[in-house]
Amino acid sequence: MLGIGKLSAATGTKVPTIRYYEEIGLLPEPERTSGNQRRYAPAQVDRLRFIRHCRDLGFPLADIRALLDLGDDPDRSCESADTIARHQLAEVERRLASLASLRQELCRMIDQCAGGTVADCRVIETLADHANCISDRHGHPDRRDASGRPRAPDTTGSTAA
Amino acid sequence: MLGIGKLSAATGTKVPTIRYYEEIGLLPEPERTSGNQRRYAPAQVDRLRFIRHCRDLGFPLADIRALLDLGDDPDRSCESADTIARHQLAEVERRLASLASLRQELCRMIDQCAGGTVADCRVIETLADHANCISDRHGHPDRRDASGRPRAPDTTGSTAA
DNA sequence: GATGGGATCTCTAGTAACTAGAGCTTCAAG
DNA sequence: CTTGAAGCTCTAGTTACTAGAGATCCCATC
Repeated sequence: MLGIGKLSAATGTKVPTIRYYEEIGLLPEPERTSGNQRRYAPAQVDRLRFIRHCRDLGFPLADIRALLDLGDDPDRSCESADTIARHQLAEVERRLASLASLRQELCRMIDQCAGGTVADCRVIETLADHANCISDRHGHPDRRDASGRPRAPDTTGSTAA
Repeated sequence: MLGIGKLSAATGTKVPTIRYYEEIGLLPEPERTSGNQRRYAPAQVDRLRFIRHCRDLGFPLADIRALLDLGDDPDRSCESADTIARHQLAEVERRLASLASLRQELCRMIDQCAGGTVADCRVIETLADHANCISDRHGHPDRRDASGRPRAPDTTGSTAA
């Protein structure tokens, strides 16, 4: 039986995130101490690790939920799990292709920047004119928002390129 | 002078998105008809195209705002624009590398799925055990949330792999 | 000039997956 | 027994939009 802090440390999940997962029903409500603090059984460590690993792989929580449901019933066919994984793979490949084209365009833009004033800057100019694009639509990497890509530690602090 | 619907059609931007951009100050408040409807000058088409193109390239709105500010002052050095573009490129490359590793792991998982029951399913098992990972952390593609990847049309409808 | 229906208006709320902070209580080490 | 770290709940904010309700407007046709 471990407290939320230990669970957090054991899985690399932030404490508020654990509570959030509980709130949305991904983690079961744990036992509580007489003082109302959460105490987790070791099995919850595995469950949370599973969730985090899936998140690292880019699975949305809805899919993880489906996977967890599957896991609760070991005699079922694993067809669904396979399907989910294949979808995720397709998604990843789509994003890879899209990013590759973005990379090309960004490189081209940067290469052409002579470093003068904004008036002659190729970066600005290129961005201003979609007609110059290599691909006309950049492939629309994904449509699921606010996620879809592996979540991250938030320690970077960068404004993000 | 065109209405919001025409601007929408001319730029491939949804109408509510245009209003949203106005709300957050990316687009200036346009003139209005006596009946309170927005009428846009042709210059706004270009500005909105610029914004959309940047979004397609994965730039967050904050960066686009910076770029637009630069563009408003053509005599300034384009150093900042260059820096922003380089950051964005670095970001894209980081995500590319990360996705490549995800792809590998997903492929491996799927290849090993023999199609039996969940109990023997390699997909479930692999997901359950982070220790089997190829990379231990999958590279943490990015930390800026709820965006950071090119937005998309939302027409896919897929639950997203 | 009337009319009708598509386009627009504002406003609120919802999405995904968290994160941050306030203000208070509990636990455990010394 | 004290004290400070860790935990509690609750609200609100983040990003970039999207959806819907209910009212109004514009313009093309008759």
